Amino acid sequence: MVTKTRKTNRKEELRDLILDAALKVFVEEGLEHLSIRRIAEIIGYSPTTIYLYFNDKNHLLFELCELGFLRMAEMNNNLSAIQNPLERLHRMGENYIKFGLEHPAYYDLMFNQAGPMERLATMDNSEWDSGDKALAQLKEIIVECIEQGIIRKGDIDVIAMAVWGTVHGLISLRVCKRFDKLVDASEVVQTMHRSLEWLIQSIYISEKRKKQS
Amino acid sequence: MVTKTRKTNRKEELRDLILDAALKVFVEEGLEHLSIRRIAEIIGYSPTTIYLYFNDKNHLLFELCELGFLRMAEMNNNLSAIQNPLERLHRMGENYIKFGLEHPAYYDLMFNQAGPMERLATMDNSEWDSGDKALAQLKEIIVECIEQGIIRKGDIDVIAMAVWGTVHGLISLRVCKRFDKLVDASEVVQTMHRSLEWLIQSIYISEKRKKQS
DNA sequence: ACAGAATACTTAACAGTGTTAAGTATATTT
DNA sequence: AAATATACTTAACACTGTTAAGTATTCTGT
Repeated sequence: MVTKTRKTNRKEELRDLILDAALKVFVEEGLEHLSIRRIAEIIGYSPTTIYLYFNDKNHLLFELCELGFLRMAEMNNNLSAIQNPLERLHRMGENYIKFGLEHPAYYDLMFNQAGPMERLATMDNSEWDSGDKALAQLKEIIVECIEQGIIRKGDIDVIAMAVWGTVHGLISLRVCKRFDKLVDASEVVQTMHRSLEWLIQSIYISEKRKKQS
Repeated sequence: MVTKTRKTNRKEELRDLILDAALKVFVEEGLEHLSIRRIAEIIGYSPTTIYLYFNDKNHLLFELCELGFLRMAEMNNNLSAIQNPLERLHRMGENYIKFGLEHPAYYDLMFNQAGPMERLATMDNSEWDSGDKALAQLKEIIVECIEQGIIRKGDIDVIAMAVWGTVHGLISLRVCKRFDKLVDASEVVQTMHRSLEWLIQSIYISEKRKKQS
């Protein structure tokens, strides 16, 4: 039993070593340089060894994705301290933007690249835990906003998708470099933040407005 | 002179043939199957011939992008008939969504893939005409909305980025299959439309509300 | 009409990719 | 000591984008 556990640990160790190396490559050199052979070179093993720990490259990419979602969730630890749910929604969006700007390679992998989702499609179990969790947290905040009459009543799924869409759209366009030739480079980040602010203000029902209606 | 023109036309003809073949492949078989060799096979020329008409694959992808923007612009022909600028904005968003759903491969190339923008980065001339045009049209409509007091006053760039972000975000998440395991497949498209509708209603200042303030 | 040059295209190769079947030591079990 | 399981490697397949060099064919100027 002891030996078995020890062995299992060793296996896990090499698995983590692979993920660490993969992380290092795609963060420092970009996703286009993340190859099985490059990882093998770094960890000092043969390329085929990696296939003893991951079914294929998509499997590896998916696991990297999961690590990304963990890091992203960590950023949202500062949310619970915020009383006002709309402010909390705002901060959550800010966190999202911050994550995208600080970890563009992670973001690309988590929301744009096809690989990780192709892996997910082959697993028939068949949920996407990380995504589900993040979306659930978003919906929770929106429900609170509606219950407190801070935003208009409406279908939670619809509002959640709209809010997620907005924030994701901003970061995605940035990460995929679609703003580069359209918006002044020195202003693009600030404009992103102000766009989110504009959305939050647009959905806000002020006390004054509430009394009037 | 005549012969020269004729020759030029021939050159253009093969260039178009390449683009047609490329289009066919990436629409029917997906972007991952769009290789120089596959195109060459279809048009019956050697792979290297393609490099006589395009600098590299990114150049080709960029030209495909441009075709996509042309098709997208065509969809917006129905906008001029709409009087109310907010309704026009709504319809523009709907057109955007429709395009994304009908031509996911095009959309992916135009807004997600790195290749086309890498090509653009090498050209130092240094504008992105298609993107500029589309964004300008969006801003125009928003200006009209503000002038007519239909939406809150605000920085045009900020509002344009927010609106573009929302619509793009929705389609991007769909095209990149991030909704697949989170939202019921039978409802995802309808929810996208309702999310856009929700945004439009959220930014709308009704006559009643205007009189009250 | 003929030499030279330009045009349009091809062949062969390089360096890289993900992936798999088969083989090899080493360590464990019987 | 023989059999077996573990952990890893070698070699290869079928792809990818890309380039240097070569080959017909056609056009041009004398």
